[in-house]
Amino acid sequence: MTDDTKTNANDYRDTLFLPKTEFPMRGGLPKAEPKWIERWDEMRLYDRMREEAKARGAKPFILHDGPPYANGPIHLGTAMNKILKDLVVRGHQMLGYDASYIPGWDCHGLPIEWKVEEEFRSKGRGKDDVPGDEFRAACRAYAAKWIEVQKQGFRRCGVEGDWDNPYLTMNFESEAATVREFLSVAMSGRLVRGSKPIMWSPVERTALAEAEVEYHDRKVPVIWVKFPVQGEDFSVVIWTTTPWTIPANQAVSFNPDISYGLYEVETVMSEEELGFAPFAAPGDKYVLADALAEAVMDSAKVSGFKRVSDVDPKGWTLSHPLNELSDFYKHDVPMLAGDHVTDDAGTGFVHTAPAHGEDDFLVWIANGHTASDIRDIVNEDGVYEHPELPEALQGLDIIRTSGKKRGEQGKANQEVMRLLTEAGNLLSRGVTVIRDAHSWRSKAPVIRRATPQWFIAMDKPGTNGSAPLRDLALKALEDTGFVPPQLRNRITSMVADRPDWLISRQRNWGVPITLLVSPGGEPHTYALPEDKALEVNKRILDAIAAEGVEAWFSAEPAKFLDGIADPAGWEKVTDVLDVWFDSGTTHAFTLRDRGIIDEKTGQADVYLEGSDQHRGWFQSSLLENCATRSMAPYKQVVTHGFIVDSEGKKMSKSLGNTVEPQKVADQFGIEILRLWTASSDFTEDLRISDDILKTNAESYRRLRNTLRYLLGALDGYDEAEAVDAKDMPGLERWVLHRLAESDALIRKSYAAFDFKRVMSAMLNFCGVDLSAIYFDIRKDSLYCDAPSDLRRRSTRTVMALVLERLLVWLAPIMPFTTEEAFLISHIAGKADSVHLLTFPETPESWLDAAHAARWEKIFKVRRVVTGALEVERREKRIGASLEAAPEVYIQEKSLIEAFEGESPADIFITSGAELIDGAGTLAAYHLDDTPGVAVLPKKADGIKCARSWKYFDPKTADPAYPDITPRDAEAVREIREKS
RNA sequence: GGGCCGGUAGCUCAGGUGGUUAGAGCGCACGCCUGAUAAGCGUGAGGUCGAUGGUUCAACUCCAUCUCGGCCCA
Repeated sequence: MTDDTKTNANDYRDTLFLPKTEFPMRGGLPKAEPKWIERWDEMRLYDRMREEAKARGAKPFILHDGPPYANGPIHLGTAMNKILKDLVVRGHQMLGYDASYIPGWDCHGLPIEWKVEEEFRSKGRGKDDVPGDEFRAACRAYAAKWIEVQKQGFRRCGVEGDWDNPYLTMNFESEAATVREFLSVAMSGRLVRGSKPIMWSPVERTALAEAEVEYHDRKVPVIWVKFPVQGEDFSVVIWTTTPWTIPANQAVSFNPDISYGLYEVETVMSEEELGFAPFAAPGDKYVLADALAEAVMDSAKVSGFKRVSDVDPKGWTLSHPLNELSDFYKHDVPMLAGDHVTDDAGTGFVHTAPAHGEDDFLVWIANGHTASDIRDIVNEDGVYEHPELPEALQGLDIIRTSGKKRGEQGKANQEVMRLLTEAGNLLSRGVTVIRDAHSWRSKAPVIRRATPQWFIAMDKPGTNGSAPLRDLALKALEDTGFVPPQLRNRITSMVADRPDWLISRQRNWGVPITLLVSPGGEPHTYALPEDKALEVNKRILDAIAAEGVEAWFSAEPAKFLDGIADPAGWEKVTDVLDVWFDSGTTHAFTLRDRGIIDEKTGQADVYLEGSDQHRGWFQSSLLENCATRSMAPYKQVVTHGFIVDSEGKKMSKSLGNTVEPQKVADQFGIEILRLWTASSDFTEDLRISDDILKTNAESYRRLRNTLRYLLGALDGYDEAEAVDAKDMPGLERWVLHRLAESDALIRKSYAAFDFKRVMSAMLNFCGVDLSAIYFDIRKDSLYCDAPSDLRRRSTRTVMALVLERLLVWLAPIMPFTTEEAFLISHIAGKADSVHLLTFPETPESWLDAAHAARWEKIFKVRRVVTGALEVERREKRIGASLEAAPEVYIQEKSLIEAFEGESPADIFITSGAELIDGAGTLAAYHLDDTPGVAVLPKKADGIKCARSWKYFDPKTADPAYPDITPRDAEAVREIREKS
């Protein structure tokens, strides 16, 4: 009980309304976040969101998840990717959609197979000792292990989704659906079998796709080789960095646009000068590109030579340089014209081994030869193997495939060079460094090797008369929306230029290519009449549905052909599908088979991935759905950049500039990472560093404190207290205007995936409009006015409306903190979780541009006043602004009128203020950018109110409360009467 | 080497179709408050808009070249 007779200042403290809340100033995020996730689990939040959205008839919004590869823990890039998706999904949920999200994983493929092989090897079992089914089971277990790890990591990031029912490309239903989709492509007639030189890794004994190789510098031999021109006394000279391909040579290419000359060697450098004997001899005659003749002669240690005549290589026939050594090389070597030949390096002639080079293959075919003419002398281990090959070459390896020197060059190159020397056709040799393809797993060099493979043709029309896949895909891209828009170019040009899609892999861990090849070498989908082929397909699908893909691997062709065709001579394809085909099919088994979108015509609203996926998932999904349904599987493609350090350099373990998500979670809390994700421009590269994270922690503090202040100010708030907007003071109506303005901006920004705009709008709104202006001004009313006072009730009403909106506007970005605040807020009763709410209606009537313009004028004057008070402070004449009662001289009429009905002292947070129409004295304070306003800062007269700390004239005091202002006396009366 | 994209204050971002002293928030410096207190408020200092050249009366905004960085490819 207080003693009324005392006038001690502290006495009024308990008559003040000070902010009171359990919401701590500091979030303690690292510890709190996992608890919130548990809570959401327990309440089945994701299911509740679906149920409630459906109950209110919400339109679906589908972001289809691109699957990460299940072979390691998550890193910052994958975390950011998932958080971004979560922002999109949560944002649209808040906008009122039924925004479901099914996360997925990519499970098949080489990297996992490689790891599992390693595991077997460490137990002393080589790849040929492990049965296929056991091997695949081990791969399955390996993927499952990492899926669990990654799932926990993503969940820790606050990503909401159907974590109990994710899609996995290795699920039996997914595998069955992938087979179904593949057979559908096969039936469309776009499938072709070809023998093409493709990238082949001898170490892994597999074909590799572009996405599976990386380019590194490598030291390689370089040789200049003479090909004798038949019927002449001179040779054409070629240059190559792959001596091992010489035994497979079948032609030499030239370019008709290059000028060639016949050159004769006159003198060569001596053995004494060189330390070895040059291969060239005086009198030798070579044909060379004129632009390169000197360089070639240099390499050949020729010290003097002359140009004999112009020549035209067209129509010549050459002999193989090993012609003398074996019957295998007695064949003619034709000259082929090709524009891949240039005269800026080499000799102007290109040795052509169609089995071992893309260009070689193309020029070979273009000159009327066929794929069956191609000499294939290298087996899957990268070893020479051919019955007619000279004994010296049999069994030599190109790349070492095992042991310590794995990946280094094998014996083939040396032996070829030796044989060329023996044959007298090696002109020169050396060593150079080239950038060449290496397997991304083993890091060993890859070779190009012709192998029978399956392709999806880009330019072949479908059997049902549909357009070629390339045309369908390009058309589909035109119909697709792109964020950012300029990236449409990128995927379009990639699709326009890409070669046929190589989909076969000679591996174990994958979805089988379920084709039966007829005795005539055709897949059953073409070899059989359509109805019979469909019957076979049905048997295949039924078997896989019943027993999984093992049903294919273990079956004999008869199982599928009996009664339809004579199984004799038919072969089962044992290759598996490229993993990109699997992932390109995710829309089918995740969205279509689950009934989320229409089987035939449905599209996901958004695919969102990093820019690398223009070549990857965006494209594989596009091609797959165009081949099967003639349209893109998505309406919009959203692309994000990559994470780089504070200098803009990419992250790498060797540079030591990586940031681990777990470390961020432990040190700052994942919400800080979410704040960072939201405030960055994700369409470009995203910079991160410790300092950048600290900056975001500061932003978090500001947002959290704003929520905290609102919660404190609204302690005990009741709807009954609420005041109608039209009855509120001008300042409150200005806040409502800002609220309505923000509402439009926030909705628009979330809809456009522009989270950084949400962030900057929120930070500005909280930091400036609320904290620096509104809260600061209304502190006095909030703390000191009587509970029944209209101004105070208006303040609390507005604060309640502000809090209600801030919580949901921020919820997608800060799901933890907003939930924490929501549950102790005045609207906690509205739902069990803030995430079950949507953005509330914000009356357009709150928008009042004229009113806002008026308040801009008031704030303009306010800035001059605060400036003037700052000078007083510096001069030590005042401390708190309440010690002042300025005279404000205003010449511009509209500025004075803006204050009509308002209390300038309240707005300036001074004990008094007088607005005077006039110029003021020269001594008055003014700002250059606000002419016509001058402030004479006067000290407030009177005594300091013991309650509100405002200075006032004691003569005006209520006799019962002489030490406080009449306003405070009234408030104290009301409070004490009630208690 | 090729294709696409980007380079605005210390940091994160704004800056329709070229046009007055290039903005915000944060950070920083200084000061105030001590009834949002490991908070709050105020004032201030920071950028010739990656570089160079050009078009124009006028360019951060258009063009060219270069440079740095990213993704993809060779």
